[in-house]
Amino acid sequence: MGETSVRECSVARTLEIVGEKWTLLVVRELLLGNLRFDGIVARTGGSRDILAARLRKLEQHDLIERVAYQERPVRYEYRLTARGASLQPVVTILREWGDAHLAGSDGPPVVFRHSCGARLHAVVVCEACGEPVSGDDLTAERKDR
Amino acid sequence: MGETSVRECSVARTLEIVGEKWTLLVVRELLLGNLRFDGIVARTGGSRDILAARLRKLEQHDLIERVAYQERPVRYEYRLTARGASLQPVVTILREWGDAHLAGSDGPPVVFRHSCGARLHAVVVCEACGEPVSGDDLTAERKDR
DNA sequence: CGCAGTGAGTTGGAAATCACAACTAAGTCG
DNA sequence: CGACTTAGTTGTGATTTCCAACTCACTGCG
Repeated sequence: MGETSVRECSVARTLEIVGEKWTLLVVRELLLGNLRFDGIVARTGGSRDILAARLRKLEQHDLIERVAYQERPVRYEYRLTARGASLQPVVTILREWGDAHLAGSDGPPVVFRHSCGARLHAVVVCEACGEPVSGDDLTAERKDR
Repeated sequence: MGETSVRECSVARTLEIVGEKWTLLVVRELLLGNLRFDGIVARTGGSRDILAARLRKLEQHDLIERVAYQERPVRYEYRLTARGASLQPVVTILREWGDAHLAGSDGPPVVFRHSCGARLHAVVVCEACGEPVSGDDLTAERKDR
């Protein structure tokens, strides 16, 4: 009766870290190799203070590292850790959804490619049989406490 | 020289619609079959006013429909459209990332399953050869304007 | 030296969002 | 009638975000 039935699921937990405004755009830039602060500011369009805060948070959660790329004057760039780079599928799937459902004026300006030259594609498959999952053949299961 | 080099990519466009706080948690609930306002409030923990605003925005973008499930008094529930249901991979991949990198106290409370009984798994593959893409064998390409 | 330039932030104040609780509305049930 | 249900809306603060300007630590030029 006095139960809080708020779902503390992995989706919510993930969004607590990368769900703030600008965060995934920062990750997108880092994946693209745009590693410096001013570059990130220019490419994302976010304001400097917020982007600085996002970078700090990503660093705290060990998704990026701050690495000096020169001394005198010391200048830092941000590199994705393995953990951070594992957000690639998240960015890919968002890009893909946008490509499919929100036609831009002249196609996507950023394209990730496999080494064979073709574009990336995110799919949801069954863990066991490996089959692609279509909208209907899935069930949702809830472990209520 | 007066160039704005802000990337107007699909990632940014997608996040403009589903990137606000609570939006993807609402989608998660709808995917789980929790279609009524009070249920969504209870399960997500968001405040009523914001959730009402998110539902309106999702409806405007044709990701959900407001359907009367009874007359006298008229009561509505929200159903994902095909377009909206296509966000399933986004939610799946966020859940999966959280499962892998943010261990919850006692495992994920929400599980999607394929009809064969196994869990879902999101992968990024090459569009052409179908091979899973590992972190390194990809290149980023930018169409600057 | 003096001064413009660069890169990486920080600061201050206004504007927009969010959170929370209380309230409304339309009807049902006892 | 009064209590209850569902689906919101409203009012009032608290938080975030936005934006421009400013700092700091140096470099490179004349």
